[in-house]
Amino acid sequence: MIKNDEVFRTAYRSNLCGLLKAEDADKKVMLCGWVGKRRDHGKLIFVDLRDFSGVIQLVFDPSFAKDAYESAKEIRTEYAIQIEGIIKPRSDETVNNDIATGNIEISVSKLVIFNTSKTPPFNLDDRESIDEFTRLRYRFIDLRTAEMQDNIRLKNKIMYAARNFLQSNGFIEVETPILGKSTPEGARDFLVPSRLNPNKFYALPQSPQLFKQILMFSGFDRIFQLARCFRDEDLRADRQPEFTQIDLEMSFVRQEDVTTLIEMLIRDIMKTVLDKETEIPFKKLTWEESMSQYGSDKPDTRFELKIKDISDLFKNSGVKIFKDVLQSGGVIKCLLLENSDDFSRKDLDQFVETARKNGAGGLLWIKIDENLDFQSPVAKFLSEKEKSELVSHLSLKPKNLILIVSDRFETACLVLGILRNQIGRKLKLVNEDLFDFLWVYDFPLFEWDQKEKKYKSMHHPFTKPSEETVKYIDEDPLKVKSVSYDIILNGNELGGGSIRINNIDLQTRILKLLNVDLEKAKENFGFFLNAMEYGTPPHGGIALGLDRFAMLLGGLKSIREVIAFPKTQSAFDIMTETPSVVSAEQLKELHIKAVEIDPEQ
RNA sequence: GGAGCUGUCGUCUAGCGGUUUAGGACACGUGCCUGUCACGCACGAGGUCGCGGGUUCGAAUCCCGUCAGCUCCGCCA
Repeated sequence: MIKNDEVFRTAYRSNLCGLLKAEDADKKVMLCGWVGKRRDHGKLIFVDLRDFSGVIQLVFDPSFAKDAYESAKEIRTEYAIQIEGIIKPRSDETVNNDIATGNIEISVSKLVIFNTSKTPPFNLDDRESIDEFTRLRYRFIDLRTAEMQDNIRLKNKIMYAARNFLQSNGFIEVETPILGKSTPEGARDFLVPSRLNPNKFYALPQSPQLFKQILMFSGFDRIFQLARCFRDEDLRADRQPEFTQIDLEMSFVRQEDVTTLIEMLIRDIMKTVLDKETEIPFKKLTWEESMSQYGSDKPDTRFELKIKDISDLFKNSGVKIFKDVLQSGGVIKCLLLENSDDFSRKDLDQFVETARKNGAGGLLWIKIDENLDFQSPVAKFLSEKEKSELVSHLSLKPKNLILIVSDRFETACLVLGILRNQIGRKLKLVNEDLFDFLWVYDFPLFEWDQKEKKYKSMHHPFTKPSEETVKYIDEDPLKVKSVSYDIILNGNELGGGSIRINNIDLQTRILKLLNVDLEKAKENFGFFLNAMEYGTPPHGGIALGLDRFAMLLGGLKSIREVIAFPKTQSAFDIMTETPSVVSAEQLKELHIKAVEIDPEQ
């Protein structure tokens, strides 16, 4: 991290605590920081002084400086202090190899207490064991811990590397409105009432999407933002209502131009932040490959264990469920596991349960014994031919275990994908030290929304259909593929982007298909459709989730660990107690009337 | 909207129907201590057992509700 403390020299201090070296012995220094532990030996007091750079041991000795020693009796944990003193090498038997500055200490000649501190609500050295609620309530203390300092600084390094890389690749940073217009489709908006425009509302941006595109229309060629985005949806460990994207847009580009640039950006970030080499180009999977082989559109490819299709082996099967599924256009898919001893009967029951919970009718398992005989609830229904074909097709060996799901393509893949991840974790197939980047591309342009009975954009409504499949747009929209791409890191969706539509006719057709009322569309984002009629270049872009990226690079479990002031699962900030009620005057000025909450609701 | 887990001094926790006046450790306070670095020693203070209701002779403990935190499903173009 910080190698040179020169820039940190101020009227109050000459050096940083963590950077002091034995070579500087006998030098006089002024240091500032917080009191860690104080160890009072009666006639000798040791104090750990901490700033963001590290810790140094202070020694207060009455025979060296009486006044400083007397005041040192007063100081307590987390007092903010300043000291003057001499750097001393420690004698061999008192060296502490556990800290970076353990071979030296400061003989203190003068102590100034900037500010006392209440007893801190928890021990800063023991952050891991403290309840997150307490840490969030006292976030200002939590942020003092080495862990949070590291996390926030790690994220800063990514931001710095990204800005640096993008600037030197011709991108400029352009701000776009935070007070924007409610967007078509997508997540719920956070609304902001307008005092000057009664009964009208701004929306906080879910992303700067339309502005990014318009800046392309306007000829800026390449722009980026570290964009704050706001979505009023339920939270998860990797989802906050406000988050940051490394968001960029480029003109006159095709898919490969964007993905290649992102590969270089990521390689650069990995090198700057973690000093790790990253091989490019990244692996690529089409959406269909990803779904059928890994049962997910964000597969964890750190371990193999692919899903296999065995539909063909059961074309003429006497097993009723297989026959029925195949007849109705479904598939039979399986996971082949090396050693059935890894799984108890209870595990198998659990697998069946998981399959049912996720929409499959069930799950069949087959254990292969020493003689390549089948042990399974379905064994007696399988013909000898089917058994031998299974053995040869899957190259079955004794002790193998097969988990079979026969269902609709999506359901079978989804269920086996979930099991694949569970089993990967259980058998520790995942190499946790790996950073495994992967592109998933060739997504369907639309998906069918079962609840609302209409087509929905899989990415967003401005995504360009692929040239090869755009012809299906009227006869079979679900066959249309989009020019879009997701970047996956260790089974997490790190980001996604697309080449955008730059033709008003096509854009209008897509909106029609999405059942967007054209009048309403014009009301909502007519400015955008209008702009599209004035010479729009081919363009595209991508957004990477900065918080997620930082979380993954830091090996952390939640993005709250890389956000200085995050919100809880109910979108509440415990420290500031936000959101909160506002005064009647404020509401009146905004022409808003609060409605009593019905306790029955 | 739904499912699961959790809630006991400041913090981490023990206790899970009656030896409880709720125990311990750390932190905190007072005193002692010249080489500690998880300093040590002695003494001390500190608890609406998340909240409300119920069962019971008796509830931190069992039941119901509720609130909060976390994880997940739905949701997140």
